[in-house]
Amino acid sequence: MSSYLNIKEELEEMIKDGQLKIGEKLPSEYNMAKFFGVSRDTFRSAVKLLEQERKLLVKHGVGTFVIKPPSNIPSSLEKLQSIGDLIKFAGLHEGERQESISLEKCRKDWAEKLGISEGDPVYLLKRIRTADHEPVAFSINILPKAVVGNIFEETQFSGSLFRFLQMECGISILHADTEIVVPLSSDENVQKLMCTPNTTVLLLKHLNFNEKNQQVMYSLDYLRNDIFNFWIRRKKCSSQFSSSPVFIIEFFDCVE
Amino acid sequence: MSSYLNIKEELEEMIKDGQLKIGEKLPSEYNMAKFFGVSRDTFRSAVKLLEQERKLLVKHGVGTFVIKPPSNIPSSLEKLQSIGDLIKFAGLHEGERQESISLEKCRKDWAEKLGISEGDPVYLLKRIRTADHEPVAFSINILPKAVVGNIFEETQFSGSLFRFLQMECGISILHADTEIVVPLSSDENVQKLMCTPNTTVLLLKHLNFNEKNQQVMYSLDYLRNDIFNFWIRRKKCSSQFSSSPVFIIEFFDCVE
DNA sequence: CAGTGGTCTAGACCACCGC
DNA sequence: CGGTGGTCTAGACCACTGC
Repeated sequence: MSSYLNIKEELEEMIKDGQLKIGEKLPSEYNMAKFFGVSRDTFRSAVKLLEQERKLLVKHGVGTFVIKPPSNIPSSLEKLQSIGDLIKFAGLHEGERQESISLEKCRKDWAEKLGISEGDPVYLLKRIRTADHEPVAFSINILPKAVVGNIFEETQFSGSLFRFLQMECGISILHADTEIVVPLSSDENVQKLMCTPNTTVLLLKHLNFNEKNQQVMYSLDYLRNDIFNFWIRRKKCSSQFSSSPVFIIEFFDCVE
Repeated sequence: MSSYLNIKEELEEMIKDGQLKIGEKLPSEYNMAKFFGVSRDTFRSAVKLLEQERKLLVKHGVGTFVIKPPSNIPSSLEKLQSIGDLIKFAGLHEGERQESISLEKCRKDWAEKLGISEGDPVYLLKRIRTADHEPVAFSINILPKAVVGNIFEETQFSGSLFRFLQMECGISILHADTEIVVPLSSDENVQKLMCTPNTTVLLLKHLNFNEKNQQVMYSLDYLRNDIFNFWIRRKKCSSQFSSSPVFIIEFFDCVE
């Protein structure tokens, strides 16, 4: 393991142990590097990581300080993870699922997201997840046949979809753009989850991309908000201005 | 401006111009550095930024490739921004607001979030935002008096709250942990925004932190989902495993 | 002004990949 | 094996901060 990662972990340990206390100023980078027996740059690489995690605060011309680390928020939404993970995180046991797979013609709105044509063949995977014999989530995954081939006819799908796509198709999903929507209670998919009068449902519409930023799957997740909590860590944009006014225009075109 | 930032922008220009095409492999880092007249490390700094923005894909032992840049998603939620910005982004003109400021005793649930005691004095700032003469957002900001002092009695508040806190109190809010909630339609604050039968409302509960990760404000934002769109870019967690505790030897004896 | 972090360099060696 | 990116070094100079 690389030296700067070791140093990062050592620093984290020292903060946890109390060897480095919150609010304390670290010795200068020069001295810290000497202490760890590495170059200043290597030590700085470790600090940079901890700065991004907001465990250290670096002030130019002043010094580097230990700050109270941010609390662990439960299952942050900006981390890409499966519903199965969400269920585990909520402390629930996933029960049996109802699943269906079918080959259908792509609807227009899905096709636009996926960058394919209306009517192109897509696999539709629908699943209802239960926990404690109650439905907690309903999801629809739309996968272009051009992307996954015949895999669903050749191989029995089970388990995690991310894992299945990785193992069987060599597709790794590295990021997704997700729209958060409050569905109307009249939505038929919401009805499937309405268990108590106080049940509320959130809809997440994910457009999933591979490592080359190509669209590989569109998903709709209906999730019970009385079961799951949704968190995001929001950060101030480090004022990176992409000068060009062009983007504002492009932006409104795609809004709707 | 630093050299590596210049090079980053030059690379972006070259991609936009088509000098570098999508899918294309860049010359080696050694040659690129020579081309730009900088050291390899400096060139790499630029590449690292573009890699994080997913405009370049770097493969160890293979090369660096231009990939299709991710689409601009409208106002991503993981970026900390004010409701005023949200309204602007949605292409709306903010109309007049109803505002109220009062000094009250902190409720228990707020106190827990803010790390203060129940009953401690807090300023409550309530605002209804309108656009085209319709209410589009209702927000409550809870600010401990211990944090903001008497500023609300000494100075007339107007405009952006973030800006006001920065200018008048020297408080800069750099990040927030936000819970996304679908409120019950019976919630009185939701009622204030119900304009059409198809109106849906999302509730964002923000706990705002300063640069030292200290809680400085708790906010509730009720936002009409038929007016605003909410997006997140989700990324796969890079699996960082913490391992061997072996090399944690006593550090502090030697440091100074 | 002295001390801190921010940037940059030229060169070295290693780890990984495809042939 | 050769070519690529990943890490590391020792030293240099600059930019910022507080006294």
